[in-house]
Amino acid sequence: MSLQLQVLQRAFFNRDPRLVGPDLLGKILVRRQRRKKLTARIVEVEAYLGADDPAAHASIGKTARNAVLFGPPGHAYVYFIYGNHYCLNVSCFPDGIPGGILFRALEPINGIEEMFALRGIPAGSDLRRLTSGPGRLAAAFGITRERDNAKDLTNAKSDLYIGDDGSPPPEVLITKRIGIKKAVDMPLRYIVAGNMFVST
DNA sequence: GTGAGGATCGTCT
DNA sequence: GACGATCCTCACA
Repeated sequence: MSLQLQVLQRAFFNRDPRLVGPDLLGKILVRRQRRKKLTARIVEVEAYLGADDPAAHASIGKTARNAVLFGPPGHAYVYFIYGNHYCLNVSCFPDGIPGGILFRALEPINGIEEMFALRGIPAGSDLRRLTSGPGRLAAAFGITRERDNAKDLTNAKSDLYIGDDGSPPPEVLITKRIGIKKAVDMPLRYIVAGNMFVST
């Protein structure tokens, strides 16, 4: 059994996102949703930097929207996009230096029925579409800006945090990022090799 | 299976 | 007033 989760500490995120990204693969995202516990393994992420990364929200400087990216590491940056979807990031780098990791895909472990309900799709639908994609996984975990933005993800007492179940580090592939118009060639996407829940 | 187009709104110019 | 770190549906092949 792999139930003993070690919560990732702030030092884990107090680094360059290009180092945090690959290390996050295989870790577990945990959500306490009422009495249920939703868990899923992280299988795809992207790194976003600061002024030298035109695709990053932080590249335009600090605003009310992206302030979390400039704050201390290990906090949730949740933004609303295309009038429809929330996306979850975790801040990296020391306080004052902008950067973060976008969660792009998860492999569901526990609370799958609850995730289908939160997505508003019938239980038993294609599992691969439950949490593969930043908007999808945010919906499956009930993540909103109002509820979760700026939340500390290194606190095990929180209703949203990231843990390590001690499983061996997966084989990591690095590719270009997806769905962006600027800096499209920067190799900052990290995926678990061969995992079927990685987004396309 | 692949590609085009619409939904929808907070954020910044 | 334009656009976006997306997703879904519907043609068409």
